[in-house]
Amino acid sequence: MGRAPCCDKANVKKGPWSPEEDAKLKTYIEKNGTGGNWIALPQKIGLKRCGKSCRLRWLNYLRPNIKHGGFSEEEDNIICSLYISIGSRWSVIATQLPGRTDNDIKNYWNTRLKKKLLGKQRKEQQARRANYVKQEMKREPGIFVVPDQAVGRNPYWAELPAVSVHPNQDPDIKDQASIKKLLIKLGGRFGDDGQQPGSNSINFQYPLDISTAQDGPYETSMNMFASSTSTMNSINSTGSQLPNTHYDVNGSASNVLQGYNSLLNELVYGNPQQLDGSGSFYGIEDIANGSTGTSSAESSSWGDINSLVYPSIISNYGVGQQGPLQDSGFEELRYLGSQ
DNA sequence: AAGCGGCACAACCGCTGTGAC
DNA sequence: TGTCACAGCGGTTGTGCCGCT
Repeated sequence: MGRAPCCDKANVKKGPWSPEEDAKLKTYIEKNGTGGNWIALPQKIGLKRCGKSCRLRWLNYLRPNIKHGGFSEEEDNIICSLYISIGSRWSVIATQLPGRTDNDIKNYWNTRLKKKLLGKQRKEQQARRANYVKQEMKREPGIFVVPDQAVGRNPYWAELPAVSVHPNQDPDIKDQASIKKLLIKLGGRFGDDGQQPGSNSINFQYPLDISTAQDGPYETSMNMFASSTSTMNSINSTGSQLPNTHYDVNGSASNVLQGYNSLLNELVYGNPQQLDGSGSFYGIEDIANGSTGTSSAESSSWGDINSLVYPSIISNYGVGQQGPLQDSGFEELRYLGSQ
């Protein structure tokens, strides 16, 4: 037997709220509060609405100090950074934007921000592609073959302001401090206190590059990338699940992975759907592995994220610097990859 | 002026988490 | 420990507006 419905569907009104309904709800809550029971509230005040609907209306619209529209550049940056760091946890993101609701942010992301980033990314693909070819031709004249995907699909997130991919790079987002605080707070979830020995899960600590902070054992972004890809590998070794699924290897890590992967899907591939492991990464993988062979079944899904991450990170480090492959996270990646 | 498509936003739906019993 | 009820969350859908043809 399923759960009883929260309200009598036949006797509740749906659709847009009238000013009268708004006034009733607002007046009552301002006077009496919600009473901790949204289900009973509409009956108390004579509204033919579902309790959930009342709650949503209050939280998203009637509640005091709600801002609508007019997102600033700074807010854009915060949303992008947090989305990349923690995924589509809109309620968490909303806590960092006073006056904004999760619903608002979600809508804003889906309708504008995502497209804004996509537009910018496409422009930059062209420039990056040309530059990449030039550099590679200079390095190894005559033998370099450019896979389209590897060059043209360099992920945009590498350039988002708050998500520094270089450990020493100064984040230039104004609200970095508050994001840091939030993520430290979330660290209780990101930190894997209950991790079982021998588990494949990765100790996923603080997603943003906040390695300069004094009060915690922060991982660098490099480690973050490595950790996420490692986790992917470990997941991949046991199944063919795709991103946006809750892997219970390390619940918090899956949230982060979700952020990366959905963004990678959407920004890098222009594909808001889940990854189709077959073919999508062909070429990227090759350039990262130094291989020209065809993709094997086992390397066609999760493992390929590695390849995706490498080029852009490396490009951010620049030639001649100590590359990310020296990083312990990547050592771990190699280890897991060899399992 | 009408039809159409795209966009933005509000609201709904269904699932999960959590606390009480 | 299992069940139930509710709150909360994120994904999706519905709807009205606006610009273009």
